[in-house]
Amino acid sequence: MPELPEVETVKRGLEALIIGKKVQSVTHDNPKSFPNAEGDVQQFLINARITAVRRRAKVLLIDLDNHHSLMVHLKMTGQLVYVAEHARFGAGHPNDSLIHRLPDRSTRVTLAFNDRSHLFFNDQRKFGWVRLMPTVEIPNIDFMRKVGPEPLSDDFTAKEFIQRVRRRSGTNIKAVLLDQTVLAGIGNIYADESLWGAKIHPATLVKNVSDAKLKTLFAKIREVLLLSIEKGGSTDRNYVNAEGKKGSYISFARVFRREGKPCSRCGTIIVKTRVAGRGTHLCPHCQKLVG
DNA sequence: CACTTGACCTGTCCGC
DNA sequence: TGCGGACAGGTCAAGT
Repeated sequence: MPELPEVETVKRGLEALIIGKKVQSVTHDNPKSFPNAEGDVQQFLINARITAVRRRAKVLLIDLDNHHSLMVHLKMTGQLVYVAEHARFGAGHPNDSLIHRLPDRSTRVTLAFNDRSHLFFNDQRKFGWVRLMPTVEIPNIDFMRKVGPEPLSDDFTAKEFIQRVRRRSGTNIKAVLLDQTVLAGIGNIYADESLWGAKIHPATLVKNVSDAKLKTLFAKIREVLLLSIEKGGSTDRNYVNAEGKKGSYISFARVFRREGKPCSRCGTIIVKTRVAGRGTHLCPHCQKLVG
């Protein structure tokens, strides 16, 4: 569920919360959640200071002042939640708030900072991970070399989007949107939402989608992502931002998790089906399958 | 090579 | 109430 807007929201939150802080200790409960932790942590994480927080695709990058960085992928159920010492016991948070319960059994990695605040990496399903590596090596890892352009980047044009999508002419358009090597950051929610916006059936093969439709799709992708960032992302189940708070995009969604409800454009009942191996939501009237 | 499916995990929900 | 099975969906490996 964390897709581009959710990861961007976490990134902005962390930027305001952890830059300048010094790491005092690190614990982790699951080797897969932090694969290379053993030797490197002592050498490159303890006593390092955080200098920047970045995002590329759905990956968060936390830069340290020693030429190393933490990479974090939240996958489906990952959370990065910052808890200040005073927030835990002070006023301003309901007692059942997430931050009062951390760490909990989903906590995989805990960073303690020198001011007694903490950053918790929680991940119920253990698909996500944290890695530590030299900052200059990040662009060389497989994922970074293969990942496509950022949809919201100014120099990524509709023309380039269409060119990249067209290389996959025999595939359904939803699978192509989900392919991180075509463009970065789209997942199941925003694939469904932007295809509804462009009135394209998710199962339509790329070769049966016109250039005009693809151009509209590109615009809708940007529109949907920007709206979601503005709303703090989508909380379907697990997702929370760096302060442990939920996003509200879901209440603005037009098709995602709206099966059985009327389409806001034409009133036809939204259906849920399966495309590209994923639960897929669409309006059968607005999004006709062609070809 | 192009494309699709299954595995990785755990918690929740649904039907019997 | 208990229990098996489907489902959730990001990414990569394995399969067609």
